[in-house]
Amino acid sequence: MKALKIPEATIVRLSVYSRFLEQVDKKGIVTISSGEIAEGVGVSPAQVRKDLAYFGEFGTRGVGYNVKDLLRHTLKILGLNARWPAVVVGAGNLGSALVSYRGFRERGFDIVGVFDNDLTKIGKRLMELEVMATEKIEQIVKQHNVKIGILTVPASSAKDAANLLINAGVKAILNFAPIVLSVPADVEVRDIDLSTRLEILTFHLCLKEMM
Amino acid sequence: MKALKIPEATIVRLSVYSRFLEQVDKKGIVTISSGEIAEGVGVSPAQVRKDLAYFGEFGTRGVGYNVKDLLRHTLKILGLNARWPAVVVGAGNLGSALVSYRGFRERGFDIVGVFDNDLTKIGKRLMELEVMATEKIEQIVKQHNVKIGILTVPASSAKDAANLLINAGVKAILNFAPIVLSVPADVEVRDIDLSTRLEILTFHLCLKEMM
DNA sequence: CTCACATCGTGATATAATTAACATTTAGGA
DNA sequence: TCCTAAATGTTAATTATATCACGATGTGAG
Repeated sequence: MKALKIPEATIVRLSVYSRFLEQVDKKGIVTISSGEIAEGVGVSPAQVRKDLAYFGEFGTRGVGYNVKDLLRHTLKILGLNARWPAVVVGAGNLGSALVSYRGFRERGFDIVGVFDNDLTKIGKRLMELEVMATEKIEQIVKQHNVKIGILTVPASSAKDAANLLINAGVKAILNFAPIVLSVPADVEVRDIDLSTRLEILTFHLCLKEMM
Repeated sequence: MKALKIPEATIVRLSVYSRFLEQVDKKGIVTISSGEIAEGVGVSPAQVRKDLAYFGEFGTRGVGYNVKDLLRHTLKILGLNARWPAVVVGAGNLGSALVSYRGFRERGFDIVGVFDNDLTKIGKRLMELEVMATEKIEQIVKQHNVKIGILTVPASSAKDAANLLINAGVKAILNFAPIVLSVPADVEVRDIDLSTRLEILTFHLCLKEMM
């Protein structure tokens, strides 16, 4: 396993491959080629092989990949051989939706705490959880050894919320607030900016209109 | 305005710039340099100038950019000089959250319809809207000339839902379902895969653990 | 056993994106 | 008016990513 720098796009595709392999495995298929994976997820066969090559040799020349093996390897690479506890800060519409989002649980993520500092929200039940005051973040994060925080607060309180998470020991933040968080070097942040995603689409719609 | 191929990353950054400029404008600041924008959004000054250069010359050498002017230009480039009607298919937790998401409205997007084929959800009120059967998609899309669809249905029904949207005339889809949609060439799709986003984080958490 | 075929892993090549460097232009003061 | 400082727009260099092409290896038929 080479310790080279791995493109983020490779990680994203690896996640897609692994989910595709889960489907394939469920169908009882034992072996699969890079071409079939490529077909299934909409990339080139060479891309599939290149992505996998960053992490080792998982296939057999002339044959292909063993589905179960490759699935296990991809999950391992992504760190999904264990479950990950996570907390959500911001119990608005989006935060509440994420607490109940089944997709997270299916991929190994367990939401173990939801926080807000809006008094009208504290105490509200979401699934088996109860919304807590943000002062409780530290306690819960330490108790469950949480490394992942999901930020669904308004932009104006995102910086504060992020600091609470980081001080409590969180090392990775999924940020839905449309602002740039500045965090220590040992904390990973990825943004999901919903409006920006739509704006990519409007940009392309306009481009086409002009032609 | 050069008709060159523009990197998607440039569009994403343009969206970020424009939101940053809104803040700056609100503070009453009249002029800004590429360096200050860069500082504010966490990229390099050269990157800011390069991104803008794809679309024209908006600054004055030795001076910088007029904030209001540049804001107007960036919004125009993204197609945000007009409002965009959009529909949401899938009235589960995520879909419901997006209907009420204020960030969309603030950036010019109006949700004009929410659909589901779950009878227990049809008729439910979300904001000023009422969840409708998916058979109504075509009617609403045509009535409001909707070009943008947001897909928040489970993976298993995503393909069907996408087809309903496309047949009704939608040309751009924001897909939250964790599957690869295959669509006609004149339809733009962008995926937001929430689990994948978390998996990027777990990958990096594991990487660090190893070192 | 050998051959034809399928398919991987990878080094070489091509393409794309970012960063750096700089010539050019403007503002403002002596 | 001329000089300095600031900051753009743009070309060139660098770095990163994706594609291609092919040698290597395993399978199965004859």
